[in-house]
Amino acid sequence: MTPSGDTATNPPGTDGELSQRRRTKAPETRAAALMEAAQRLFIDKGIAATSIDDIAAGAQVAKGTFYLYFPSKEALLGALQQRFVDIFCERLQEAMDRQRPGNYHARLKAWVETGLEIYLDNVALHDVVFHEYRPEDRRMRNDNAVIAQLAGLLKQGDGAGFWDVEDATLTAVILFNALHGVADDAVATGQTGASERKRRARALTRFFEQALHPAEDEDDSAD
Amino acid sequence: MTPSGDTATNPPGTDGELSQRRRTKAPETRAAALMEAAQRLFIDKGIAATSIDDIAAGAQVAKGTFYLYFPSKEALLGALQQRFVDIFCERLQEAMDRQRPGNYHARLKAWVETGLEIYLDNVALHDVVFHEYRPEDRRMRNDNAVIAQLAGLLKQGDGAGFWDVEDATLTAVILFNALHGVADDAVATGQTGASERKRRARALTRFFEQALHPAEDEDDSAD
Amino acid sequence: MTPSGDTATNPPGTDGELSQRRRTKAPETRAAALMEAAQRLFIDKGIAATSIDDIAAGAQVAKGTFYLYFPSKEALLGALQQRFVDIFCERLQEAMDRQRPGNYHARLKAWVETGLEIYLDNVALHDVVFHEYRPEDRRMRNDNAVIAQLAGLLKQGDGAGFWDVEDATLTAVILFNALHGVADDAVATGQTGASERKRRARALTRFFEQALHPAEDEDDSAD
Amino acid sequence: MTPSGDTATNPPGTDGELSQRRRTKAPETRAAALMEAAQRLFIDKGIAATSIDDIAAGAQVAKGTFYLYFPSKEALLGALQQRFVDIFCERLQEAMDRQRPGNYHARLKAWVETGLEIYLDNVALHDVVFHEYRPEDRRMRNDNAVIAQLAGLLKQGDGAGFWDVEDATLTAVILFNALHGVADDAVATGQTGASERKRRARALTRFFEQALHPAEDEDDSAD
DNA sequence: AATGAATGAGTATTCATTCAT
DNA sequence: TATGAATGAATACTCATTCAT
Repeated sequence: MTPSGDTATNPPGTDGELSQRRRTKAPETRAAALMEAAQRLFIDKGIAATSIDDIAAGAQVAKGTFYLYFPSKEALLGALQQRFVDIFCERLQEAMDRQRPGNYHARLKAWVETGLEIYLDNVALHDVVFHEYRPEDRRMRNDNAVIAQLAGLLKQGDGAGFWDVEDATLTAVILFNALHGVADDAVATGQTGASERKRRARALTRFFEQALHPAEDEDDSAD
Repeated sequence: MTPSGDTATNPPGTDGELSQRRRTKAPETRAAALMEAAQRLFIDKGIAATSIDDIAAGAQVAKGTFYLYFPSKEALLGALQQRFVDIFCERLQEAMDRQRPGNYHARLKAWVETGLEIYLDNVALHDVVFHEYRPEDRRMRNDNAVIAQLAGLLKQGDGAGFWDVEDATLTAVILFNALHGVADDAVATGQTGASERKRRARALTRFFEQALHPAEDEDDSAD
Repeated sequence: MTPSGDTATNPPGTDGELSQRRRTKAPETRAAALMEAAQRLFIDKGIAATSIDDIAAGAQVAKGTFYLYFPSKEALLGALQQRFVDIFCERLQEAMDRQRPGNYHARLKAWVETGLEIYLDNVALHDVVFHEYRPEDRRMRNDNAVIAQLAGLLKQGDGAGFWDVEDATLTAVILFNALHGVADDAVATGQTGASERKRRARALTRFFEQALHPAEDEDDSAD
Repeated sequence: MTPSGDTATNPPGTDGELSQRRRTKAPETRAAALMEAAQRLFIDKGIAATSIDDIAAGAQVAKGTFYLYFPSKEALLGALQQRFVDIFCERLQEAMDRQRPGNYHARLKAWVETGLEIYLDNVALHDVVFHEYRPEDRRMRNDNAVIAQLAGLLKQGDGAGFWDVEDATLTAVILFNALHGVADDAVATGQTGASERKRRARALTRFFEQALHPAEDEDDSAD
């Protein structure tokens, strides 16, 4: 998650020793270090309680340097959001692609399981990045990529006659929020163990499948 | 959504004349006035931008008086949340009770339609009260009443053999979040008109019904 | 210069001992204490180098209290300016009034001498209050009272046929600025001793008198 | 007021082609470019609001380059001041030299008229360069040249028996400040039109002349 | 019960200046 | 000479909360 590689900028070997104090580094390195430090601190202490000072110190740069890479605390939070969503999408896509293209059942199951997994593995990060501080963005603006991705799957399944989906986007919204809510509930009730995750994933998948192809028989054997 | 009945608190005739100028009032009156003022200001200017001074001024009391009724700004927000949920539940219940007890289809439909309706009619209030400022509470702690209410309906329908519901609470969580998400999406995309609401309510109801009793035929005629 | 007298607010005798910590004081007392502290610090360290913290500490109040009495640092500076001008005018008036009403020569001489005196006795304060920080006000806006006062004298002398003054205000502007410049020059060259002041006062008076009634003989003997 | 002659600094042909793209330039060229940029920005945005970055960008050099030519922002301001005074003196001298050497009346009149003219034509620049930011310099340190120049004229007139001037420098101080004040007042009251300038110049000249040779008749006909 | 003067903790941001390259 | 990434000091202002009256 952390890009490194200021190797191109400085002669190899030099950096490790000399760059400690006042040395130009590759912009990506700095920005990434700042983001890492911020993310860690945000999770640990909360956004409001984390000062720019803290972040700069965490990334071992001067305070002013922060503003060389991010115009504001809010902007950095935005970058963190973007990164979260990107990774979320990526991993969902990978999980789905591990299944046969035509196997919509398996793909949806993979989506549910992986989504739940990632979410529960990163609740702290997710909460920090999405629910604190910027209520306006809450309306899924940044989750659109995930919605769009899921809508794509639903459309394909509908086109293939596997599901009966009238409004793919609206259905994706429903599925996404259901998943989100079930995960939240797991966290709220403390039921985040492996077996509980499985139970919730199964319940979601079953619920979705039934809603999506009422005419067909559904079976959930052979996990 | 607006608390009524301040007058009922005090003996008639007393309040109108004497309380005008610096006089002890019934606690409920003061508390309600403060809540009203706060709610209005929170919606108008946002929570963070609303000071205790503003609230006190809005309720026409001195700043110190605020702390006689609420231990903190946060506590007042909590009271506002509670009130929101209570009213939400109440209205959902009324809507469901307007249908025949055994008519689970109609009751669920009423739940969906009314829920969507209330939510969309009160987004500003909802957002202020739930999504700003206190992310920790987000995990539905205050929505439990709504979830429980819906779970009750689902259990009844399941008991009556009308639906097939394995885990009523989890299912309620799914439904509630789906509704929430669809409403949010409506706001986000600006599709909050009457026909749009209907379309979304129908989609939700259909989706839910199918998921709940896959074996049965479902029909959605006669809206 | 410092109004005291919170006696009306608190029972006499009580204040001296108890009011040390957290006690409501008469607003004038607080404001005056703040102004005194600020004036002293401004002169000592300069305006920019004086923080609100410093001022509050100097007046032995909390930082927030400062803002109870002045909306900003700049506003306090304005109050200081006003006070300076008021006192300046007052003392000039007193000095002039010490001479016979009809004795215009003596009155102008008194104006020059006193003006030079006050100015040189308060250069530090004058500089702080007028020349640092707020260039916009430089254009004499606040000195208008002094100008007006002098113009009054000139008009009277003109009316009495003692002087020949075409444009009293413009002439007052000339006289005021000449005085100002001569005082500045005294400071700049370090010639601020009593005899030097006298010499400069005499030069100014002579210059002014000659310019004001060219036809008359002038004599400046017997100071 | 605008420095000319950048081209004269470098051998012809060299500059035009090579200096376009990152090339060492004659120091005067760079310094002048920086001063020009600074002056423009100072007038437009104010000194405090103008950063070294802005100045460097305005002169199309890197930030660090600024410090190759000026040790600090303040030093550059000093250079600007010096230039202002130099030009001021130059133009006053030219104006006086346009009159016959022995015509002291005309020479003083020229000094007043031109001084008022230049001042009013460059208030913005004058204000920026003299009244903002560096109160210490206010005491005429930089105006000494103007004072000295005027004192020279006064001495000559006195020597020629045309005027009666006791202390030429002090008198020059008086005249200079009177002029300054009248100009400021013109700006403050918005009376900067041509006819107003004339009126003020006339009032000043008359006032001065009378003060300088009380015995003589003065006439101000034929402007 | 009601008041409101007093408190004081808490921080994002700018920008002149440096210096390794 | 020229660059521009890095530095870090420095500070006004808000507002939730208290408590003497």
